[in-house]
Amino acid sequence: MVMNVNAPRGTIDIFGEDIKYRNFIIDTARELFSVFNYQEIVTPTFEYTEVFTRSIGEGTDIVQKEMYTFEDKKGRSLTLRPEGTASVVRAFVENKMFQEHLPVKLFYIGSMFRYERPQKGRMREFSQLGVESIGTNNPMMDVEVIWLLNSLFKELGFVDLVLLINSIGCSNCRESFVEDFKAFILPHLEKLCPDCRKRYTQNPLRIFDCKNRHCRKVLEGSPRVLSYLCTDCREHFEKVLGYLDVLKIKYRIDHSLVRGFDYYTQTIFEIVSYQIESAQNALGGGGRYNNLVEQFGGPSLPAVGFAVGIDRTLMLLKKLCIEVNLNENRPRIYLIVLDEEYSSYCLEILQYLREHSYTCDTNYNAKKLGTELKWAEKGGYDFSIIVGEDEVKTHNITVKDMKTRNQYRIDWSTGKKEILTLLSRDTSPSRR
RNA sequence: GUGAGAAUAGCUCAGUUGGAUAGAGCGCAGGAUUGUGGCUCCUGAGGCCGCGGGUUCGAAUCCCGUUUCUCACCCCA
Repeated sequence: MVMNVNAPRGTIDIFGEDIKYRNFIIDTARELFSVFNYQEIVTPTFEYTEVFTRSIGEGTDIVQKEMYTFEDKKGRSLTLRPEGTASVVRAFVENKMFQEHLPVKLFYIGSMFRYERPQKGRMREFSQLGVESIGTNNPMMDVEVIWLLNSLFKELGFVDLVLLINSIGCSNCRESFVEDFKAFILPHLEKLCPDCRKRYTQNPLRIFDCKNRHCRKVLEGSPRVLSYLCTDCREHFEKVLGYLDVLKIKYRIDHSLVRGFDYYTQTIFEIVSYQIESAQNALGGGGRYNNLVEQFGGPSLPAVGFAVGIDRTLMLLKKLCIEVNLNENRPRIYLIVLDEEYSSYCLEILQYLREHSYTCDTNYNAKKLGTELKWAEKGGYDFSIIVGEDEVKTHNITVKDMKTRNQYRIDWSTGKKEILTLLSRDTSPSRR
């Protein structure tokens, strides 16, 4: 019985060229996180459902309709993580990391899951990498996190990204803003779209996100969150902007920037590309969340972090044809054996080369020399080694430089070391 | 969850008003060239025409259902 199945809706297989881009993104991020002194943390792929409903917010779309929630065999409600922050904070509290020197700076890389209608750049399983810095309210830390996000994309080779930033204040200033904002909207309520009318009672701030023309029109004269910030929040935001200026990081204040999780306070930001022609143009985003640690039963500790969509970043890298430097400048060697009879000899040679960490392969299906050289050419090998009747008889090997087409004869029993110097003489930039 | 479009070879796509043995380019494999690679030429393999049903003498083509993808909305990475 043949099984004819595809990957589930909204999931993909990543291989070939894509895996190189993906590793490039992840390797670059790991390197940079290390430079900024962040430590990696791996948390479970699923958590008790409560971890997400309480932190992200009961009223948010993610919790309402996008979570992969299931019961295990003992009837416990579990959920595949839709984002990384909640898990990291849970782990931070559970492992009592608040007793360590603060702030604790963590990063993570992994799959997230959201039950959504798939589109380009939006899948049901997708990868994120992110950082969380827990334990300081210093605006310098907001800036460090933004700086890190900015450096990551710079390091990856992007030049035309836009950093959007806003502050939604603490719960106090937000409360008085929401009060005035609702009072302002009330007379226009009839003109808003049905979604926004629902938002009016459930999550009024999200009205700012609406792309409906009529709603935008109403918003034109609306009060802005920024002018409602309390003294502390305003000073905090001003310092953040000031420090960004010091680092010469360009930003754009976006009054309508609102994010989809309830736990954010004060600074929020997003990094977007206008070169992505779909609606999914946000490559990364984050913000400060000063109440979340306490909500998870830890001490009242402020925190800030961001998350980056690996798949979207990969898409844009490919679209912009950004060259990725993949650390592949070691010479690659293709061993051509002209008859299966010579397999033992072939194994000896492979063993020697691999013990010396050369990337090498051989033709497991013996074909004609011309065909094999053609493949070595196409496969991007720097050297071929030819083993045929002549070589076996004299216990020699023939090394061929694919670029210069020069050939060298090496006596394998007495002079195998010669091959190492020969290979290191390669024209490629790196030397061993 | 709402609305629209698409699905033909490994990839990119032709396929007319329903009348074929379903095609091309690229890629893959073999040969021209018995142990020497970029070009050229020749040859070959590879298709439940997404899946299921219906209309019809006859369906890749028309109709219905379904799955997946794409786009917009919603939301987000």
